[in-house]
Formats: sequence, structure tokens, C-alpha cells
Amino acid sequence: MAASAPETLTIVDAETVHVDAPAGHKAEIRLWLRLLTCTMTIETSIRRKLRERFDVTLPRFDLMAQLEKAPDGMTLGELSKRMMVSNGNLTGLVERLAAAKLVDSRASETDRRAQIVRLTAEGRAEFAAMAVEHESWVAEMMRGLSPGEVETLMRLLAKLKRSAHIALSADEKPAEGKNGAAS
Amino acid sequence: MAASAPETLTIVDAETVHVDAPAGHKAEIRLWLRLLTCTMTIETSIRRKLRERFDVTLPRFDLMAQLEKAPDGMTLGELSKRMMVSNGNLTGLVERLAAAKLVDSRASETDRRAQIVRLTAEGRAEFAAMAVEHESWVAEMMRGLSPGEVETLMRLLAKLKRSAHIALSADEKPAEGKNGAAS
DNA sequence: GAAAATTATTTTAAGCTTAAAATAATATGA
DNA sequence: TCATATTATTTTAAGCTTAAAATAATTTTC
Repeated sequence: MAASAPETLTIVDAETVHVDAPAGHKAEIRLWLRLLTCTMTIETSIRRKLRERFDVTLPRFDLMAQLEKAPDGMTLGELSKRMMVSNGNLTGLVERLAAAKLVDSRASETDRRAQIVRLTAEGRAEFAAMAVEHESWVAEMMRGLSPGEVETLMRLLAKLKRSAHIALSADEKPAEGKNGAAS
Repeated sequence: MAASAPETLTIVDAETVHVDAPAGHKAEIRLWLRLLTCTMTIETSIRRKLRERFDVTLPRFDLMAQLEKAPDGMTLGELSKRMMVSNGNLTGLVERLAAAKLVDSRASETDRRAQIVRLTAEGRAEFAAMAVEHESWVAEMMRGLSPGEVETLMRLLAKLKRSAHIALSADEKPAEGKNGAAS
């Protein structure tokens, strides 16, 4: 069951076996590094442009982008899940954006534990301006891909995402035992 | 020439046009978000496991991984370029790893500005142990992809990387003028 | 062989990020 | 109802990260 044990025995030739670690997953490691490189390259460029053009940080833009999709606001927990960052991180981020009058954060009427965060009118306008350029920057960086290639990447990355989530859930519940062995 | 102007007019049907921003690059934005999600999912998992199993942070692991490929050491500038992080970032990272006796940093003999960083014997041993498990974690998360799919992703991400670099260099030199208009 | 330009790194100030512990409000169950 | 568990967030401590300014060494140019 341990992830470190080579359970799936892929047949490899002798060369590959003795050069690599037990199971020889070099292709996967190279793919992971390439994925990281692509993401970092694009992200670094976007970060720089957001600062130059709008004097805003990427995390702030990302937070505003989430809120823009939720006119009725969103709790911190929801934001945390969607942005894939820690809860504590958001507390500070929201505080700073609230200080800049771009978002508004207030306790929920029905559950006083929850904070509901919304874009202010100013935040919405500011985001709209940024989003237009942001979209064109991304498109420009992907200009070398054909529509078909974009489509293929979408499909394969969706598959990778599913695959990663399966691995995730597999090691987050090392022992189950209670509700039967199903699913 | 501006990245924000819709230069490449892709023919789209009326529905799509009026819903989207000027040039309608929704597919590209969605691909970018998916790329980000995949990377963050895998990275978060690796970060957690490195901490649990080896009590080490991801940036430290990444730095050691770079040094492992350079037995004769590497300058900070070289590390900065390869890891795609800022120069100042590395100063602190190397200091902390040096304090832990995992790397060794000393001024170059031939250029006293440059610091040359190397893994210590202890660092090399520590990294070797981590690398084995790291490789299997990554492979596990990619288990749902066939070898052919891994190959296709490699190829298309390489293309995306090139495309992004072209866009990068296009706006890093807004005016050239000196060495002729060639290339 | 100096002045000027370049290169490599460090410092600084601010902000981002995480994991873990603490706080506070709600839900659950005897 | 009251104790217990759960949920949502904040706080804390440490470390990561960046951009920009400062420092220091080397190279270029006259």
C-alpha cells in the first residue's frame, strides 16, 4: 500500500532498471518538472505585468477573480478551497484587500462564525479592467498552440487532475474500517 | 504589437463573440487555470509528504535537487535561473541549508563576487533518500496516464514552453534599434 | 590604467504562505 | 439542557518570496 513500494511492475529493459530508482519513473518525473516550468514561466510573467500595469499582486488578483464569479459573496473557507491556499493565508489577504476598499468582509447573518467576502463596486470595476488584459496576456503566451492542441492539453490535464486526486484520497485515509469496505 | 490587442482574429460564432471579451480567448484562460490546478494539486501533496516523511520544505528539496545534478557546485546566479526564483530568495535559502550542514557555500577562487554552492556529503545522502520516495509519489499521481499520454503531454508542454518564451522575449525588448532589425 | 559599465550577490521592506495551536460559534447526543 | 464534537476562522511562529536599492568585484573603454 505504501506509495514508495513499486507495486505496478512495468516491464523495463535492463538498462533502465539499473540506472533508475526501483520502479524507474523517469518519464513521470520529467513530465512533472516540465509542468512546473510551464506554470512558473507563465505565472512569473503574469505577476510582473500585473504589478507593472496595475500595481497589484497576483494573490490579490486571484482572490478578486474568485469573488467576481460569486456576486453574493463567498466564505473564507470556500475561497480557501477554490484558491487552494491555507485558511490563515486568506485572513491576511482579505484584510489587506479590505483596507484598500476592494473587498468587503462581514460575518454571516445565519452563522456568526463565517465571514462572507464580496467585491466592492470599486473592486469589481478594478477587476474588470485587469481581467481584459490578463486574458490577452495568457492568450499571447499560448499563441504557438493550435486550437486542437489546446483541446488535447485540456483533456489530458483533466485526466492528470483526476489521477492525482485519486492518489491523494488514497493516502489521506490510510485506515478506513468503519463504513464497510465499499467504494 | 501590444499584447492586449486582438491581432489573431479567430473566426468564432456569434454566441461566443458576444459573451466573451474582445478577442474571446476563453479556451486559453481555461487551459491556464487547469494547468495551475494540476501543478498546485501535485505540489501541495509533495510539500506535505516531504514535511511528514523528512521534515524538509519543498524549496530546500528543490535546491538540493539542482545541486545534485552539479557535482562541482553551482553559483547562486545559476541556481536562480534554474529554479526560477529571485536572487535574494536564494541568499536566505542557502544560508539556512548551510546552517543545517546540507550545503556548503564559498566564494569562487576565480571570481570573488560569485558564491559557489555544493551539497555536503550529508546533503547528498539526505537527498538520495528523499529522491527515491519523491519519484514514487509523482509516479503514483500520474498513474492514471498511459505512457503515450505522458509522451503527448511532454510534447505539448514543450511547445507551450517555447510559445511562452517567445511572448516573453517579445515584450522584454519593446524597442531594439541598435543591431539591425534581423532575427 | 583609471572611469564607466556590467555582473553577482546581499540587503531591505513588504507581503505571501504554511502548519499548528487557539478561539469562537454551531451542531449533536445523552 | 449541558457536555462533547465539529466547523470556521484567527493567531502565531517560522520560513518563503519578490522587487528594488545597495554593495562589491570584474570587465570594458578610452
